[in-house]
Amino acid sequence: MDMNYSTFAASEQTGCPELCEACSARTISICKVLPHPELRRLADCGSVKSYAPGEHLIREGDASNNVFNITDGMVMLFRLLSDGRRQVLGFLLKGDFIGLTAGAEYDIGVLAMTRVQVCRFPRLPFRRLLLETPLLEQELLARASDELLSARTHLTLLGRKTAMERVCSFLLHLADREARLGGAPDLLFLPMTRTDIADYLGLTTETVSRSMSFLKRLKAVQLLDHGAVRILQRSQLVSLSENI
Amino acid sequence: MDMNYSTFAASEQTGCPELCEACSARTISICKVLPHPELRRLADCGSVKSYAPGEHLIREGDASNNVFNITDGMVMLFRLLSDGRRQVLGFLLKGDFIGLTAGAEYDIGVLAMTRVQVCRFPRLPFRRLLLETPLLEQELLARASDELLSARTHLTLLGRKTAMERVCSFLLHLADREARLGGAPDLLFLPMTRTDIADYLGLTTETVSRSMSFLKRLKAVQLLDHGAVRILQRSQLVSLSENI
DNA sequence: GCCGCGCCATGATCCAGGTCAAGGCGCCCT
DNA sequence: AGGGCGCCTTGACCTGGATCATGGCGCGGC
Repeated sequence: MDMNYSTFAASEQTGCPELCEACSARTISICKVLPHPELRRLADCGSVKSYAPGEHLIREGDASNNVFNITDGMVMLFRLLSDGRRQVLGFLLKGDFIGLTAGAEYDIGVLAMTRVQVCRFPRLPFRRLLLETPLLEQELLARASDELLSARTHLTLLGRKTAMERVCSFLLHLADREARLGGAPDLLFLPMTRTDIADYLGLTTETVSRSMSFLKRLKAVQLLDHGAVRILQRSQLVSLSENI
Repeated sequence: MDMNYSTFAASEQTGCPELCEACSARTISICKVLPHPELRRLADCGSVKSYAPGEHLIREGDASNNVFNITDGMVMLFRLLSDGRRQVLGFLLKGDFIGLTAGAEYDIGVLAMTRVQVCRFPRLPFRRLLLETPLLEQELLARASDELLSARTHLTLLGRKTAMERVCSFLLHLADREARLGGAPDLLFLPMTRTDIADYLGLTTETVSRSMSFLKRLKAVQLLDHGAVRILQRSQLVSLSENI
């Protein structure tokens, strides 16, 4: 499907060959909405960069000089309160953008969970391209909408669900995303720690751990090595998640 | 400042005369970014509608046929879980858009808190105009970014703050918005009930009530008739809010 | 004017989930 | 191979906020 572009990408070392592939991994693909010349211009203004697990892509308060597109790995978005309490806002994967919606400074921190590769665009050329490419702008508006939708679902989880419901919703959310990306929807790799999950769900490590153990006792999930989880009975998770 | 447009508005009964005024109430104004011909086209495809307090503008699941711009009053956005638990997502005022980011169906409910007047745009012409007006699209992307930012702040509040911190953050948030809209920043009218506030803050009515009483005892606020609140010691609220 | 209803406040009690503490397991480093 | 460290799990106990119960106040209807 992306043959023309692949050819171009192969000959373009300073650009971002992974961009197109990464984007096509998403349901709404940039490749599908952008004609090749625009896509080429987009790739031309980007450069590849990679990060080790635990490395910060962005610290809250940094000048927002770049827009990132993840081409491989998983990152975590988070906010800190001044006393160190942390709220994890989400986990992003291949194809997702970071920093689209920032003002002059990034308002969140971004941390690599795995080895991460990104395509990095300087903000100014990116914005210029945006103004000249309504289709790209429309696509990014659609992605901002997706993010808003997911933030609202997350809000409902934090404001109104019990610990058990939160954990089940979390597992189902990961499974759904895995399925959308074309992976096995019942086998989840969790590169984040229990503490990261707790900070995402507004709970403590102990509560997350107890909830997982409970699901294990129910034989609804199986806990594998390296934090991986196999979902054995999706229906049971659904009924425990008060899904919306 | 908007004299030219006002003249036009007065002669245009089927359009949306309040649009420009409403938008200019926001920090980033549509009037400032849109040349008059585009603004006129926007107004031309809209129609005025008004709602009584307690009336639904949108029910979750409705076909998303319209985009709304609030020209007067306050609305509440919310989500319901299947057992009736409710999460209030926000309170919107004059100048705010509703339904920009919806898919085929609205994913949230919208309820009028006061008498509300809106300018309603059928989605299709609105989208068509959008594609032809990059400046408008850019403005809407900026607004989606604002919404995302505020959703993230709300997430942090729900996931990691105590009841007292939530209530203080809420009051300060309203005060800041009031100040930005040009009102008195220490006098808040709260058209929503304690239950609405509780559902916004992830608490119960009783806890909200107790927290307010505590602030009253501290002489940090004064509770007036009709749910109005006067902020007496902003600094005290700030120190109790663990503000981010 | 009085009644009823919705909203708010506040006291008494309860409990989900937080806190504190201890131990296990895997992995890296020397 | 052994020791230390980070992460996870589990148990015991505690507490912030939920739940339950009661009463007051304001307002609209008759």
